[in-house]
Amino acid sequence: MTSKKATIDDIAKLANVSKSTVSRVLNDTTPVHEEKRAAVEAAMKELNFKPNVFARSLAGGQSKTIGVLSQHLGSPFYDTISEGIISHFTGSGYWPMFADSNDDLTIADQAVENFLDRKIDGLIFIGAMLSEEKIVEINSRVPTFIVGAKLDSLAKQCIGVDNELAGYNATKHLIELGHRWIVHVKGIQDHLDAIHRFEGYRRALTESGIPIDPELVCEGLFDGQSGYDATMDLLKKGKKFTAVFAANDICAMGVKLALHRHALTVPDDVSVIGFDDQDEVSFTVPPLTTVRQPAFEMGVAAATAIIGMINKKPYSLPELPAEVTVRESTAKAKP
Amino acid sequence: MTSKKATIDDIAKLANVSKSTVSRVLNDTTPVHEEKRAAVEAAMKELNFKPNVFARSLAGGQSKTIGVLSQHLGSPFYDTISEGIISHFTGSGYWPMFADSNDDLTIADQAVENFLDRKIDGLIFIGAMLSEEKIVEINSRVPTFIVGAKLDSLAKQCIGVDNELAGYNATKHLIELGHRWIVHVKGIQDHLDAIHRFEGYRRALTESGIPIDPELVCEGLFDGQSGYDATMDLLKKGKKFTAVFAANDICAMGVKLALHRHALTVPDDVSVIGFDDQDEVSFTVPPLTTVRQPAFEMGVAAATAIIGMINKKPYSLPELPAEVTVRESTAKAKP
DNA sequence: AAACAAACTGAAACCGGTTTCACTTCCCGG
DNA sequence: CCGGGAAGTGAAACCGGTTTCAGTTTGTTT
Repeated sequence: MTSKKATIDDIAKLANVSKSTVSRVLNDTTPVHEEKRAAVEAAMKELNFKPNVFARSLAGGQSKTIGVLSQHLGSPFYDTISEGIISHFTGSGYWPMFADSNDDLTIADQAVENFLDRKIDGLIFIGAMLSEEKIVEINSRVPTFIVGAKLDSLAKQCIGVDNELAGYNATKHLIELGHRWIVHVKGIQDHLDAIHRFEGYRRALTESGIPIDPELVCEGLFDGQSGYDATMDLLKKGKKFTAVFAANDICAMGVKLALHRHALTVPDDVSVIGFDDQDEVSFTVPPLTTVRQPAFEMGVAAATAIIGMINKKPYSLPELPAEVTVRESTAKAKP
Repeated sequence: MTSKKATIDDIAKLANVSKSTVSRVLNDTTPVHEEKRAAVEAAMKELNFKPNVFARSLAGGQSKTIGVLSQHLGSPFYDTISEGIISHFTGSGYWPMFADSNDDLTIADQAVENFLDRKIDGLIFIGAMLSEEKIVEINSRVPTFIVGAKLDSLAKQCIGVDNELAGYNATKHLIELGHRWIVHVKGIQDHLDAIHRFEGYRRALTESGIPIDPELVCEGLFDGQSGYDATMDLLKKGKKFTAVFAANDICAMGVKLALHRHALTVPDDVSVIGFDDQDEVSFTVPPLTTVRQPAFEMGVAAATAIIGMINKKPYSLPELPAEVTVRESTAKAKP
């Protein structure tokens, strides 16, 4: 039975102070006498007062809105990050506003401008699609946080796994099982994560004294089809390999299907490891060994951090390691 | 080099009219002399004027914001709908604001209140988690559209596939292949989609004169684990069946894994059909036969419709059939 | 005890639009 | 040629907050 929305004037009248004072207790900008503060707070409670976001923002205050620019909604990994972000904002007073750049630079630029027009209090990038300088510049205009990527110049405002190390561990897992002919199906060419995972692959092989065979390194696009095509190609050429490290899970599924087409069994004939640990892969046949990224937790951490930045409170970033989750798609290499 | 944001006063000055007139051409509320209208439009172009959303909304105009309440972000089906929505709003002047009820009624209620506080111009539900009366009531306060569900009382404001028919077709597909012992793993108990798919299953069997065996109807939760558990149960009991209709794709994957555990082959021993056609399933081993829902298109249609509703312009809803996509997880029943 | 900084406070201007109101023109039928 | 409704317009009030400005109290310093 909320007759009408209470305004700051209603509160002022009820608490017997001026609206200026109400505004002060609302924003904690200037000391207010304890007695009046209490009266105001009581009045706010009684009338169930919620300040009008628009009036507030118009007058120069916070908009309580956070822009979230996802590199590509529809990717399960990024989506899970979004879920983490949303879950943390729920009930925090802040609201996320999403945009999807769909891997397109122009759209990303435009989305940022739109966000700025809407006076967002903070901006979260899911994946860093813009150049580092550009992001630094944006950060000078509005508090910015990046999740799912690491920028050197904004190290305290990023959270993401160490993809090089994760790629290294994934490859190492295969090497320890005795594999020497290990394929890597890469992710999208210029994608930083893809590059780092590949570097990890190279380091693991090199450290173990296994030469890198360029023919075993395939181009890919982080999707099922490219994993499928790359594997089919290799198989048709009769190229020898006993294990595959795919740049992400869906790509690994493509790899597995291609192997199946050639009557090869996973993991008896060929071991396959993916990356991300999206929900579905624990139910593939056989369940996929993969590198788990704590996506949800990353989202929560990002949301926590941006609120900290906005209010100039200290915040801490958790350590979020990417761990190899061993299931049934990898096994000892046959002697 | 946009020195500062242009305001309506700047436009008024430049066009040599009052700000009232500028507002009029902006909103097309009152006739304005052609000459002045042109002058105003020229001035707006010259100064690259974009009205301040907050001032506008505060003064009672549109907020150009659409609330989108998803029943469960993180579900690939709903996510694809979101993508469709976002893609259509991009560049339309409207902006979507997302919330995730996470299948929780209280959160959903709260999210709606928050949306209303933020003066959204329209509201889109992805999946109908609230009761029909509740949604009708909300619709009386703000234009509302539902995607992924059908409400009788708001038929022109819903888009979604006919789940009963889709469930019927899925089951029919199995029957036509000669199957008579067909399992159905249901979705979440009170979920309308789940109920309708089950009804379709029943109708198909009944029409074909196949009695419904309650033991072949399993409870499920739209997830992989419940598909897995249900199948394991059946197998342990030694219950005879040659085909499974799972309420969605991930559930079907759980079913397949359980069959694999018992050394049963899909589709030679058991046929499996899923629902949704999420991206991954065309790369499972073997690729999954499923019912395709045109999720992206549904999102686009919803976004189009809500803008039409807000501006009281007529809009039309496309016909979006759910089609059985036959791949390799279903085959003729052995005689 | 005088002097001055810090704590508190309310009135009023301001943010950038929309809308009401009052008023002037213009056009048309009778 | 007159009356009346429609077209067209600007001034000013209003939306609900924040912030500046100008004081008034109070508490410390010398």
